[in-house]
Amino acid sequence: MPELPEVETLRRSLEPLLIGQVVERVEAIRPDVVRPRRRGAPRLSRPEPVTPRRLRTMLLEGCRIDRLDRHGKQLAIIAQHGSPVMVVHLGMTGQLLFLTPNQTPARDDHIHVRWRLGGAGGDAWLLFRDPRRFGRITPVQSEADLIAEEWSRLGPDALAVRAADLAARLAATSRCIKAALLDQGVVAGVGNIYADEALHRARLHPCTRSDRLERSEVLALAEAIRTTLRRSVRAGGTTLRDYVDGNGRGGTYRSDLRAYDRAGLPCRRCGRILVGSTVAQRTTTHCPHCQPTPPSTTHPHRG
DNA sequence: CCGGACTCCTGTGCGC
DNA sequence: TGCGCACAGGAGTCCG
Repeated sequence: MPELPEVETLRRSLEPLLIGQVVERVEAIRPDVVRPRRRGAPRLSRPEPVTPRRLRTMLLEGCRIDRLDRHGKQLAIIAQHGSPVMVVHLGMTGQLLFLTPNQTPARDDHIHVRWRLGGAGGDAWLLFRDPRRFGRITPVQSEADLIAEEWSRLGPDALAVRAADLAARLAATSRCIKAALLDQGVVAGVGNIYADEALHRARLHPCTRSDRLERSEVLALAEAIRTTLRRSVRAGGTTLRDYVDGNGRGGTYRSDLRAYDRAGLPCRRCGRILVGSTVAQRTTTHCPHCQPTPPSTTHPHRG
């Protein structure tokens, strides 16, 4: 759920609270949400066993937090030089929640990892909560590994994607444009909400073949992606049901949505009724007037 | 290699 | 009110 604007809002809300904090103790209540990436391992082999002590080290026990970085939907918690780096993927329902010493969480179910943070005035906590457990925490050895092994697999960050980069990547695939936008290797940070929003803003039908876009269309799309995401970040992201920032607060961009979740409602640009369908196995909404079907689409869409 | 389908989970909202 | 089903913001894996 959380897409780039929600993860960026989370990063901004947590960073001032976490910088300088020392992780005194880590409690991995459900260690299976921690998934080190295994390179070159046989696909069906079991994960390597990790001792509890080693696990806590990978989860920054004993480290002092330096800063929080983001690329696309991934959030990296970076401690002082020489420490491991923790990459958090929120999946559909993941949350990172910060609690001051006298705070209790709004809900205490589905909490999978707890970090006890040292500080004056008692202990603060950071919680990883995720009902559906599609979220993951991927520990990497260093900041260099974060860049080389995790973020190098991702496309450019969507908040600053350049038309030339987008054009090159879209030209390399015959998939429909919506499927391409959802592929984090093409551009990092766009999910189902902002794919529909950006395509509506750029007046592109979601089933347009990626490699058949005109130069001007890619230019409009890159612009639409940046503008949509920038505005959503300014609104603190989109809260549909679960998303909250590090302080438990939701975002307000939902009321600004033009396409997503508005099938059957009038287009805010032309007044025609928005059409719902399924594209790339995801619920999709577009305007039949502003986003007309192009001459060649990849596949007919259902709905 | 590529693209599409399936799968992993729990919670919610709807129709009957 | 209760039950069962469809569906949900993601993405890894498998198969044709």
